[in-house]
Amino acid sequence: MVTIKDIAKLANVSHTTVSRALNNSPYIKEPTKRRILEIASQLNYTPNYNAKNLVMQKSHTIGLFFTSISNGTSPIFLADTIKGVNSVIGQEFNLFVRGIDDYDNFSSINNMRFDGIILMSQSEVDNTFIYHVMQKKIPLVVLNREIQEQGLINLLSNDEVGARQAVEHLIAKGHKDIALIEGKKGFKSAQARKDGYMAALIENGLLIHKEYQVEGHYDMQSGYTAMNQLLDLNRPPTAVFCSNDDMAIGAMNAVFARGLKVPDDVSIVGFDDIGFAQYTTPRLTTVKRPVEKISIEGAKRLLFAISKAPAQSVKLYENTSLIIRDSVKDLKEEKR
Amino acid sequence: MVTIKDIAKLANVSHTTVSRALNNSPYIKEPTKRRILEIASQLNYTPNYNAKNLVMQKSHTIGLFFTSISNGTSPIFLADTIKGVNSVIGQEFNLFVRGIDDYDNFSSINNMRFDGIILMSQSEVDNTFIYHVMQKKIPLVVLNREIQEQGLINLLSNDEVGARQAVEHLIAKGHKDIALIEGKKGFKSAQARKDGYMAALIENGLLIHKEYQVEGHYDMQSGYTAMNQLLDLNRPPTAVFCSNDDMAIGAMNAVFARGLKVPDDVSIVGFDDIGFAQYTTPRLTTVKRPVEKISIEGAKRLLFAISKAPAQSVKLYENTSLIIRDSVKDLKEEKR
DNA sequence: CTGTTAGCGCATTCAA
DNA sequence: TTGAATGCGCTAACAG
Repeated sequence: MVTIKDIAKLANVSHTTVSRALNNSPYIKEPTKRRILEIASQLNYTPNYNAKNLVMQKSHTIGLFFTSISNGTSPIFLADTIKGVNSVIGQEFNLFVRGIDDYDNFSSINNMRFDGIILMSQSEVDNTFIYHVMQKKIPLVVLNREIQEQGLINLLSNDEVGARQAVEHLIAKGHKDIALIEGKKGFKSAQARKDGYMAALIENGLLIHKEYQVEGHYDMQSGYTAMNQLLDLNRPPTAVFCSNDDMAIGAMNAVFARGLKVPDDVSIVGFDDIGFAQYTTPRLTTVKRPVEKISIEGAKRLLFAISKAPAQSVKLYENTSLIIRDSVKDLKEEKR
Repeated sequence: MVTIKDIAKLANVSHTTVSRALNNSPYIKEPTKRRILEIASQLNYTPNYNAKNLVMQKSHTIGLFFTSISNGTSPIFLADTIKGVNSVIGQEFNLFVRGIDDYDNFSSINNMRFDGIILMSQSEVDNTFIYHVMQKKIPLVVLNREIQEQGLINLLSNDEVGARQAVEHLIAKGHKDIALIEGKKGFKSAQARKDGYMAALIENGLLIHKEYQVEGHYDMQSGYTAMNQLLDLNRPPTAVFCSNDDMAIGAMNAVFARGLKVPDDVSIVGFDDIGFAQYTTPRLTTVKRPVEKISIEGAKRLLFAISKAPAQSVKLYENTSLIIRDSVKDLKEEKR
């Protein structure tokens, strides 16, 4: 490994001067600087970040954390987030990706190791992690889940509104018996989407049936099971709002398995707009969530907080958008 | 930040002794060690890894690289790989994730920063990266693409055999006019699957039609386009082998869009066995690739290479498996 | 503008 | 078994 001392020797200067040249300090003459830089590049010098970080009390790394990498996080969600963050941070930063549940204690999460942390939060169990990070004074961006705490940047997708719009869309199409397949218990997103569903029903004066709200776990299998449960009812719903697309697809297949049709017999709406939603048969009407957008925005703000401003409280909602495709039937049209 | 010196003061010993206690050296009396450890935990001490790494010439980070994070890598592929690696490496390691195309030069990729590197390689353009890493003597595991070089660990999925089996399955069902929708140009996997397709045709004495081999890019849209191209032929194929599931699903929809049916009018086989393959209508027959398995095995071997043995040459193939579902028609059955 | 000196937090000689 | 001294590679304060 070539160090600044090696360069210093060849350039006949002190290693301090080399350091200055490398960090383009103003206190150096242009010619000497050029000479040093030339030697450095010829020697193929790369700084030792461990040494640099040690003295500068920095780490040059951004930590991207999920509630869990392997549990309940859909591949698309994971990928979109990483893509978003990755596209923003430059070469000079390390990007570390891990699940909170990979740690049994957070002692290794400190400001020596992380210049900043982005948390894609999916559950309240993340709170102890959040407190830990804040207490360590590490700049923090929390994505996807609302945090009341001050002193952090909080970027959210407006799931409740999105869910409400989806259900209102069903109502507008003449549906009255609208069921809900819920998301994974304990996930804030599950609650938000349920809230939106309820709000739409209530505001439109529709009855709320307990048996129309069935449990799900955000995976296809649970959507399949839940839909079967709904179809077994004496009075099955005419439309089902699924808390994510994976479950919507599972639900669709449960319908097909009984020889029924979507949307003729049951209308279905999903949530997320995963890539496949437009390739199901029929194409799935769903709510698009701005995951990548949020990740990008979050990364940008974190970088800014690290380099320029001290941590400030920010809360920002990015809107979802209803993507209307073919999985919802217009009951009004039928009556004509 | 509390350092070993702080502990030393409180324990009335030298910082050297503290260091020994923390790293359970044999040269320390059990009682003193216990006392020091007690104080350390009360002070909530965590080692400064920058300092530790600096003196030990280590980094405690594993680099997981993709050819590209944002380009041509499917979400499931990305997620499965990360999940696999993540599940193996312990808390004491950082998991660094980036795309090779995020770098315009590799000067920052050195053994100070990475204890070891796992590359999920998807294209020959990765070769310069591989050479760089090997030249820097960083323990390296290359996944997914065959590398001739000595001195690295190379874990592969046997795509060619998998593709051959898939096509042989079609042939066994009586198909003779079998088309291929190819993968992204330049990706080794695309070539391997094509080779398997060709091998199956040749070994079974079937004719090879140039117009039965159409280009694709591993995404659904290109599968859709390619299938349309095939259906426009004077003599359309009775079966199509798609180089991945995304394209297979796109292809299916192209068939549907013409009012035709799968598998009645066209049989389709995919590759990858992504989660949705079992929820398409009809359920997709496909080849399951051991992505997560390879990632897990790769991570284990890398960890071993880092801690125990010096880098040795290993090449290992994990088998794919044909998952038979409902998207292939048995032409022989029809004849009866 | 440049060099000398010191020190970041830690592991590792060498003596005791 | 313990401690004093040294250095990993780098930046920063200070003096010139």
